[in-house]
Amino acid sequence: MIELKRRAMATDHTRTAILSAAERLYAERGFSDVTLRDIVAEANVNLAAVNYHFGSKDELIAELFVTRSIVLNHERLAELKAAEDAGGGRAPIEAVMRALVGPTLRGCLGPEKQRSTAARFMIRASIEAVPPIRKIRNREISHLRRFAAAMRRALPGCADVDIYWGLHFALAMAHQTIRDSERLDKLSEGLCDLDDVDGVIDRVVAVTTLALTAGRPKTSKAVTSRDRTGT
Amino acid sequence: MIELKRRAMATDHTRTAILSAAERLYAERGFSDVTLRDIVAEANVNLAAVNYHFGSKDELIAELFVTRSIVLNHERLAELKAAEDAGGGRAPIEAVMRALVGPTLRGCLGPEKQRSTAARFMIRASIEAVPPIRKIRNREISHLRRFAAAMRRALPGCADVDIYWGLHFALAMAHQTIRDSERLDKLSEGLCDLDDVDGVIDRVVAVTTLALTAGRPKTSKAVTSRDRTGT
DNA sequence: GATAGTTTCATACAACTGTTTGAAATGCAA
DNA sequence: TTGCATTTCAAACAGTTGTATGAAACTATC
Repeated sequence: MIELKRRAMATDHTRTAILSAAERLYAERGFSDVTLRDIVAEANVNLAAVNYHFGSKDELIAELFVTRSIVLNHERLAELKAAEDAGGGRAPIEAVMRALVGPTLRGCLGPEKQRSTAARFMIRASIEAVPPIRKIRNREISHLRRFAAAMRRALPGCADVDIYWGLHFALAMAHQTIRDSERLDKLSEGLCDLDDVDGVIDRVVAVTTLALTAGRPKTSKAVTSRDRTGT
Repeated sequence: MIELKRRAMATDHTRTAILSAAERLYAERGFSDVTLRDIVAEANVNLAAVNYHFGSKDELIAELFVTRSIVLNHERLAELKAAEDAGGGRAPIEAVMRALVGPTLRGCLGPEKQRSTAARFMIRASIEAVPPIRKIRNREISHLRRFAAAMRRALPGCADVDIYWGLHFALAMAHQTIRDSERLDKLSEGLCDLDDVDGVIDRVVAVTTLALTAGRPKTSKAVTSRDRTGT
């Protein structure tokens, strides 16, 4: 029976072709205007193959999303762990935020040809929030909580409410920069260099860190401002 | 012929009913899963009325979007002008940012019953970016440029590139807070009070202002931090 | 009250969607 | 090769979509 499985998995040409064609098309055009017929055409397989291998369109999307979620979360956590290990169990807030927004930004920005379809697919998923995805997306919360915890460790004196807002804003900036890079490019007439991925990451991290550390004694060097401007 | 027009415009019951039903449904459920049949059912009019009065579904959406764009832009600019008048032609950066993000946030957050369908429709429009809307959306750029100009006046020493990034990040934070308020609520377990609209606005304005003024001499009181953490 | 113009209505249309079907093809063990 | 399970395929299905049609209802002018 091991033999049976191996064969079934080894020559999964059709299954794999569907998955990668679907991911590519969804990443490019979004869920709402990619049909199963588009996908099977791109994958060069028969229309019925989707339902045969995945059961339904929604299950195909779900499988795609679950797979990519796991990968992305692993990337983030690996980067976080590396930073914490380097700091003897406690990573500076900059490194925590970098681990949070870095993987996605690196995957979605930069010169056209080196952008990953995987990352762009994930952005689509979080933009369109189609039903099969919405159902699974709850587990993202517990993943983000691990980052909230790391942020707390980095900023012991920081109130929880500020941690969450900081986390939220960091994702917001990263996210929207990917989503609306075209508008920013037009608005700034090319002044904002969206191909400079590290520069963008630095900016997001800097703003977030600033927001989180302003009005706080802060352990290390860096910011020393006194009061928050609003409120 | 004046009579003709007046009658036609005065008793536009059907046209108006379609517009408001469509706006309500689109705001609630998004463009992709609201059909013309849903709209005419909600409006209690005949299916053919949409094509009769608007020509096509896309033209209906476009008219809705154009109308609301104009209103929103007016609101923002009025708030900006009021602030600039109060400051003798130069509004402080906090006021500029507040005029930018305030109208939308006030329209989309806060207690359920007082949210405006108009604002939520506009958020949907900027999220889903359906074809008829994408075509018109370019004029938004020139509107945003007026805010960039006001920001420049408020922060004379600030580099243009930072202005644009600040503008972009402010919109990103406001936008995403509306889009994903549910996630932030769950993540923070209710700690982040999304019904406190003014509090949210203050936060967005504060973070943006901080990012824009950090590492700058700054004319007035407020922040006196020395260096930016990144880059 | 007849007429001409506007608006409503039920209905049909053609195109497209995801899914199902049953037969053909394929691969592998005996 | 024979037999059996897996996989592919063309075709059809039932449902939904936006749009078009032509007759009916309405409204205001003569």
